[in-house]
Amino acid sequence: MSGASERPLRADAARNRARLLDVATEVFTTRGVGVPTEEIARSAGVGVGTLFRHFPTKEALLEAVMVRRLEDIAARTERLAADAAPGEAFTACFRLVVELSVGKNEFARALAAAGVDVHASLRGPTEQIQTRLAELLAGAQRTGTVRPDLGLAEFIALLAGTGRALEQLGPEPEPRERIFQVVFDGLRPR
Amino acid sequence: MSGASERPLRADAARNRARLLDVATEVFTTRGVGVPTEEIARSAGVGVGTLFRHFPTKEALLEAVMVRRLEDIAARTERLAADAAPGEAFTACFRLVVELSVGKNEFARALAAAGVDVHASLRGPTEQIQTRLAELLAGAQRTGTVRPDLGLAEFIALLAGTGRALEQLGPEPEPRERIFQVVFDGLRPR
Amino acid sequence: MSGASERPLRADAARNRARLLDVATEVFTTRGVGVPTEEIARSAGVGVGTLFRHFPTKEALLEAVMVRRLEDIAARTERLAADAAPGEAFTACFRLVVELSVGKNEFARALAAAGVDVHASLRGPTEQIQTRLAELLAGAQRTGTVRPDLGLAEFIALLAGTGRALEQLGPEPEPRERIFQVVFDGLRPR
Amino acid sequence: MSGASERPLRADAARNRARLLDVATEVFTTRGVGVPTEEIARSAGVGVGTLFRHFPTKEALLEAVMVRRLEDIAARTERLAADAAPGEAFTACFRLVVELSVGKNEFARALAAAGVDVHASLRGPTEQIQTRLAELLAGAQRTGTVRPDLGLAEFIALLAGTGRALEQLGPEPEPRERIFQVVFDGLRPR
DNA sequence: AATGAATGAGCATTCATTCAT
DNA sequence: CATGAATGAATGCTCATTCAT
Repeated sequence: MSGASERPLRADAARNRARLLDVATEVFTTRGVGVPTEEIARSAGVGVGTLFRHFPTKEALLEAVMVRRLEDIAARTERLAADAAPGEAFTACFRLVVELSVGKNEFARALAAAGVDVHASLRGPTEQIQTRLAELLAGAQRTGTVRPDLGLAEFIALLAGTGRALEQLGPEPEPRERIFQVVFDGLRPR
Repeated sequence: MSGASERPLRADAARNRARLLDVATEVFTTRGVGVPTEEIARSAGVGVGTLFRHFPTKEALLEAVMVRRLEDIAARTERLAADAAPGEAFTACFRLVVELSVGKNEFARALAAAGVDVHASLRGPTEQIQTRLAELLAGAQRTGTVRPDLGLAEFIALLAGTGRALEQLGPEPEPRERIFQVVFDGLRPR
Repeated sequence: MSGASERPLRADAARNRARLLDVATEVFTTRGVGVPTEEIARSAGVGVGTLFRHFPTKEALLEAVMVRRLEDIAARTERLAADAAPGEAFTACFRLVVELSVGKNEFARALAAAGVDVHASLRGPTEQIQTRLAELLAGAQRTGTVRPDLGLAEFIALLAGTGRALEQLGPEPEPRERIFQVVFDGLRPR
Repeated sequence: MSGASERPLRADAARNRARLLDVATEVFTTRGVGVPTEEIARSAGVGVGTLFRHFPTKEALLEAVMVRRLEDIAARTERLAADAAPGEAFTACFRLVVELSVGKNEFARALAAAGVDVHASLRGPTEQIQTRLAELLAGAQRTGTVRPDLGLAEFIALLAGTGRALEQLGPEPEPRERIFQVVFDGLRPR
């Protein structure tokens, strides 16, 4: 499920790694990827050396943050899809993915800028999510909840776009809800 | 209605300034704001000194790029709104603003990170656009083209979100068009 | 009486810091404050990064150099004043301060140009020295070694001036000594 | 429109040159030699190009400022020496040279840092002044106003030092006068 | 001749990464 | 293993000087 078989990792090392990931997630999301590694290390209560022992590169840290996020999304999506009727599942997952994606774009781009096969470790969770989303979409289209002409790519684009729209809004729930209403209405078969 | 009385600016200086803006727009949009000033200058065929003569700060360059974009959007929106019936005008402007906004977010954020009254020069065009959008929205709601419960803030958020969705997609027109269809359908009164 | 509780500072870090201060003192004194930081770092056998780790700003380095000088002067003055009779003490301290002040003006000015509360860290040692000098002056005036109409400000101005006179001269001792004779003679009560 | 002569142009150029020298003197004295050439030009009401037409180098401008100062000192010294009795002349010239030297050190050093035979154009006026000072010193020593063991070099060093002492002081006349008293008393034979 | 735009070497400073402690 | 000092390439910006207008 999660990782495969790395060294058992001593208890404190594991704790450090987790703390670093937490802090990095928070910091990258709220202040962007430009924050110095040293500051991330300090916020996590460790030295830079420790950070670089766990993540050989800043980019690797970025990647690890994304992987964890994607895995989280994948797991939750899975669970949700298992627990709900197809129509319900679609909107529930849509909301879930959107909410969890907010702030992701910022460093998805940073990762992409690094070039080649960075995606290596992202590919797994990404495909997992996409597969799940494809199933959801197909189910929703079969049951007539979603217009049949919508492809997977557009579905995903809409997820990203909806997330972006929410970022633009403040924290009050009504406007956010209205965005969802517009999108869900628009998704219904004519 | 744009600017009033800047320096006359020698012919070659004006050309350099324009080239710098063009190059910066292109480069910031495609590769992000991290691109070195020196490279922008070189791409524009001038020395760094020239860049800094025209824009005293990298941030000032960023700002100038945004201002030009916003002014362009404002002008085009104005023209479009004048030439079309309210219903038509709404969708036409929506499409226009979305297409012209693609890639803008990236450095809007960079600018925002700079702090205080950066917005000074952006405020004018921004308010102009918002006013126009507010009128468009009101008109479309009056003629029954758009659901009446949608506020200006949500409208703008949807513009941003739709732009983001398009960024996610490739250049083929059909998927892009489908995004617009979903949003426009969703915007219609129940 | 010097510092109280700075970080323990690792052995090599302390050595680097000291070397940087030594080199900077030498270089600022002989070649002025315009010398590039990079060169100072290289002369001290460290990278620029190390220099900036110890002194976050070139100006901070300047300040640290001055502080060390002033503290040195303060300490030596103190010792001298404790070990000598009032009359002796005055001339001895005068000579001492003058000799140690040579070359100081150059970057005192550079520091002053930086603005507001630069003096923060200089104020302590400066006031210490001034207090000591005030006592010396008072003592010498009480014992009739120095004309009673001389204020502290003029005393200090004379110290600076005598230092400047010595700078003008070569290293041969006789002319330098004659400068002292003129000043000391001039300082005696009519 | 010209026709007859190049005189008007020369007058113009001469005025520019004079203005530049005035502004440069003021600016170098009060704010140091680090002030950008462009600012000097602007303050003088001309473009940078004009500045560099008159003075091919910033250093050349510095030199010209110094030359003018030295020539002024030389001329005034000459006049003073001719108009006064030897004893009077000495102190009068001493005061004069000191007052006119204030602020000179700052860029004398900058010039010296440039290296080679920069002094070329300074040598003339410098020697002129030194000759005059030598005569003054000799006269004062002959008439018993000044201790006979003082050499020319020490005399000059004292001039520089006294200037430095005055720089340290504020503008109130009494403390400044006291400095002169100390020096003059010190200069008297035993 | 005057102007000021253009140039680019030079400088202070930052930050990802390495390595001695 | 953790630490944080050291490193140095890279970046934004300045300013003396040149050159087209």
